[in-house]
Amino acid sequence: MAREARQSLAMTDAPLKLFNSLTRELEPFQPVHPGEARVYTCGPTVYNYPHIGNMRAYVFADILGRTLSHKGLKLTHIINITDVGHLTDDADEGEDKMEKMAAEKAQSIWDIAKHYTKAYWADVKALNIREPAKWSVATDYIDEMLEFAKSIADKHCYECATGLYFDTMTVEDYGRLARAVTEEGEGRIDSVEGKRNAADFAIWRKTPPGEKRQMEWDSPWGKGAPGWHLECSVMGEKLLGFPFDIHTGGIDHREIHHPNEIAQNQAFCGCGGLSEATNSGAKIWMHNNFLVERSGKMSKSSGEFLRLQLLIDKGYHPLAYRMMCLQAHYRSELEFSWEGLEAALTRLKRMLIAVERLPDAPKGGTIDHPKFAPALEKFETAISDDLNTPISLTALEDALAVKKIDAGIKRAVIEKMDAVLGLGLFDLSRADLRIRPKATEISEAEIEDALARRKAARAEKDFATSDAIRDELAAKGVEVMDGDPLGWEWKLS
RNA sequence: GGCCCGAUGGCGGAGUGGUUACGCAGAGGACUGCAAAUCCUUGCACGCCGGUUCGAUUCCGGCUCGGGCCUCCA
Repeated sequence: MAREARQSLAMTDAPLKLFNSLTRELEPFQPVHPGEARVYTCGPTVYNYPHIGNMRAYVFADILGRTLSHKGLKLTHIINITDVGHLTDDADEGEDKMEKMAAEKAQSIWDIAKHYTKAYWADVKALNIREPAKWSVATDYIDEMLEFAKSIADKHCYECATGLYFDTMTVEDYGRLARAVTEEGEGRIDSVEGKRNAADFAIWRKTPPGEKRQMEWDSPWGKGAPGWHLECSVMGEKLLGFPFDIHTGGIDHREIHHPNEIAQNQAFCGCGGLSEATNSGAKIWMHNNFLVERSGKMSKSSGEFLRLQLLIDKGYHPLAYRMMCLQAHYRSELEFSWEGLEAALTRLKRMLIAVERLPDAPKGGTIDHPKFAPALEKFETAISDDLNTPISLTALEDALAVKKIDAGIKRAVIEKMDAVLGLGLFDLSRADLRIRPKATEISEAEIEDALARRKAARAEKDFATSDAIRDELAAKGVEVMDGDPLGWEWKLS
């Protein structure tokens, strides 16, 4: 008992502090429901493949979720899938992204959604991102969206030719999350005809007369589709209840999507008598910064963009990208480069080697050993300090470097840390990292054959021949490694 | 034009009012027939100008440069 108490104390005594975009301050995490954490993450609009920058948001949300679990909280995590309503233009003009892509590909919008949702899930899995409690799909919540809209329509909305609009002047302190929404600031957005304020946004978009959309529903305001911001308010409220603990998303959402969501939530809470009108739905709003790429914007409109599959095709294990993300703080911009990815891959490989060197040890051992106390404390302090993964990684490496220690204890410590970082150090072997680049010409059999011939030559001390074979292999991108401690004889470079 | 953010060694990236993480690359060593891989050790930095301070990379102001958003993005 005493020992258990001490151990659990050691792992949980650092109070979790998180940066709240709403206050722009670090705040201690205090669950709305004791012992629980309810988190909503803005998920993808499934009109195209996710690029690796998109995926940084989910790696971040995953680290947050894992940390909350690590702190002993019962986590309910929701990630939505947007399959309707997201326009190509946040100023309420332009087309629905889904409709547009469906038209371009000459496919049904539902097929488009299905295809890109699956692609997204594949990336999620490849990056060791834990499944949320639920993937909530926007079109499954149309009825609820209509109910929500009806409840706030009288007091906060007005109808014009193109749809039902939310009047941002009807809620207190609109745009406080963005801290930048002013009338002047909106000056370059061409106002939709009939909008009262530039910042007003669509709750319901009417299908233009004489047109038929692939996705449209009846509503008190005519046939049409919900506005993009509505879905997150509705699914957050339905699945987690207002207020829930944390709402996450990319930093771009801090400017428009989330302020609008907050405005809707305020209206809903005010109209429903749930709470004061300033209720923003979630207590803490968290935003991850962008992955940036030197040669251009990480932009989908630029045509070519970096997908996880491209990294894999080039021979990089997807978890190298996760490592790359973890090496930077989620609130910092992160610079992408192939060199950087290579560095992350090497780091991951060396960690795996250290783990593979651990003799088989039973799971579930104690972590209570003075040799690991500094690393554990460093880890706990770092991850509790607004999810400082760069330092947490060094704590993990500190633990891996502890010498002359029982393997079971070490294993338990590493498992504890990896449960948060999610690198899958015990599920992954170094051989898994050896991914064949798509462009590789040489076959496995050819490599094995060359290696066998070289081995024979070396046995006869015919080094001229063995070196020649090595050079041949090197010319084909195969690097030979003789004394590799774990018996890895070659790698593709 | 409006709003916001950043500037740390070759690259990436933490952090701090006084001894400046870490990873990758580099260097040296061990190992190796030689390399590679692995392991050990290790050199290298806080944009510029002022101010506050005993002391600033860290706080404040200005400047320069870079970036983001206001147009699709996580």
